[in-house]
Amino acid sequence: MTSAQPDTDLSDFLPFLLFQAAELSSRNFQHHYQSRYGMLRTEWRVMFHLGSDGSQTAKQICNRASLHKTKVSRAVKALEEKRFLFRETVTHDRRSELLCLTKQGQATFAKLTVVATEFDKTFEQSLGAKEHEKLVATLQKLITLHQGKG
Amino acid sequence: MTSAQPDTDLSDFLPFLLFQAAELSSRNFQHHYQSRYGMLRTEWRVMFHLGSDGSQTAKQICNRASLHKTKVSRAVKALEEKRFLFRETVTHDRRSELLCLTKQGQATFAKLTVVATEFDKTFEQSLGAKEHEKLVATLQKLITLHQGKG
DNA sequence: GCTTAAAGGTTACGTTTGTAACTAACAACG
DNA sequence: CGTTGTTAGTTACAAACGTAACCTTTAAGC
Repeated sequence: MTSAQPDTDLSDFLPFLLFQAAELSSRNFQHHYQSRYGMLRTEWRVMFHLGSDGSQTAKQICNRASLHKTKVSRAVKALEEKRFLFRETVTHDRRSELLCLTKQGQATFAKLTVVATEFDKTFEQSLGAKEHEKLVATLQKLITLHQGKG
Repeated sequence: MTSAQPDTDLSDFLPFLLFQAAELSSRNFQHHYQSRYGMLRTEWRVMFHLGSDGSQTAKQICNRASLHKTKVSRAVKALEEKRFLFRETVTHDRRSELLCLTKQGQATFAKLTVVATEFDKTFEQSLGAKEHEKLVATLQKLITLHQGKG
């Protein structure tokens, strides 16, 4: 621990902490959409964005969720086959289509939202409301800042 | 937005925020180990843990990094082929081997540590030292709490 | 209008991943 | 000891992924 070598203690290297936290929380939640609805992680995320932000194009989902377009493309296809969403042609630009949840998709989203909210509350309980809120704010800030660099 | 339906606004659903932040930071850093050393993400993470926590078994890395054992197994094999690590038989239990960085592995780790530290500093700068510190602490807390449930 | 460039998506292909089944070494218990 | 169960790690196989090439539609330049 000489002072010349500024003791680069990276045991708390942020990308790893983020990955680990993301991975653990994700794994602890996935059975909810996987076992009951046979959905994959990306499918759940796409459905989530459609459910909470409303109908939108694949491109918009890519941007908002930081997901690769091929990943989204395949998830959309899968959700379509499961009758959770349908495509609506946008008149002014026929390259992209508006993705909309079906009745069934909306119902499933609603159910999963309930479970997700409960799940989210466990974080709030273990961290405390204040720290939880702070974490959310910090993450949003971080995401906004790093969004453009991709 | 009736009050009966408690407006489950999940636009800040924690698992997604974590994933997104993890994904963005990870993507912004990966070219450092990928282009220069041909390392994959998991390989970098394994090397990182060996470098910062010292020689250890695959199992220990799995636990500490929340990585699946097959993923670690393959990363170790790849790092071994690249002469970044070697295995040392532990006398009292021949099921597991101690994984150790080679000279070359240590050198590479040292170089990457410098870059990683710089990278980490960009977070500190954009968030501010205090918020950055708080974030790290919160994430560590979160990880500890959810570790057992896997 | 015609050519060229770019954007939204999809698909083909090779790589990476997870699940499950496996080997090998150890531990417990009779 | 010998059987049974468990743990560390590897491997086979199928599923999921990213890169790059592709189609289609729109926009830009002339």
